Amino acid sequence: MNGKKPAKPGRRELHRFYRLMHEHYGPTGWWPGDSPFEIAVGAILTQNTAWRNVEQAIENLKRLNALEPAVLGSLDDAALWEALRPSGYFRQKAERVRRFSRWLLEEHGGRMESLAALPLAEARRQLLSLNGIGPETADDILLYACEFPVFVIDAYTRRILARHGMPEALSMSYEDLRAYVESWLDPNFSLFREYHGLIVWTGKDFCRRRARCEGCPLSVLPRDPTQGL
DNA sequence: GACCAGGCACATC
DNA sequence: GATGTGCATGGT
Repeated sequence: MNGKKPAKPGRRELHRFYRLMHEHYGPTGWWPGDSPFEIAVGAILTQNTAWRNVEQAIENLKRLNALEPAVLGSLDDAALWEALRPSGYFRQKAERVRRFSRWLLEEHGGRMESLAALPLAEARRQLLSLNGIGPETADDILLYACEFPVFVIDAYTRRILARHGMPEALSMSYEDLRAYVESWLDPNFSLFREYHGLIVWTGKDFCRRRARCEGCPLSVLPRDPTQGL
């Protein structure tokens, strides 16, 4: 790390972040999941929760053959709570995944492809109208399950941008920050998917509260140590 | 035992 | 619009 103050990231810097992370990690293959529906359920379960804990809940659902809308939507509280317990907030999340499953059945015949066939703005509007699906969860679903070119903003994205020339990334609204990043990148869903995957991996390794920055693929860049985490 | 993790809805000011 | 709070488990 040299002493230069980082410039506010634009097109050049955002592409450099991507290149550095990709050189370090290679393709991440994120998001894991055997089906678009599984990805959508995982997006809800990972809200404010470590992915490790989500994996156990997903495994429990697989054992119940509940990773399809009709089954998941009709599980009773006791069964669903037990399955989701490892991922935390299990009462809330049970209600959220059940509501999502029933909605998908009623409005889209249980088919994620039907959601993906809508115009992006309409698909996003529908997801955001559901209780328990906010902007980040909606964009996870749109990008990873429906393959729309939306750039997902999460806590790691904010921390990384804050440390590299954009301290306001911590306080900007979700929509403003998403629009900012997207304005500098080609709307390519493969790029967005891999970019966010790389952010998640970098974030897990280097952007958690206790994490050290040594070895971070972005540590060759000028960095503001007072910003982010 | 405290602190933290890839949010979201709701109440209140 | 900004800020605070509840939701809950498992790892460090």
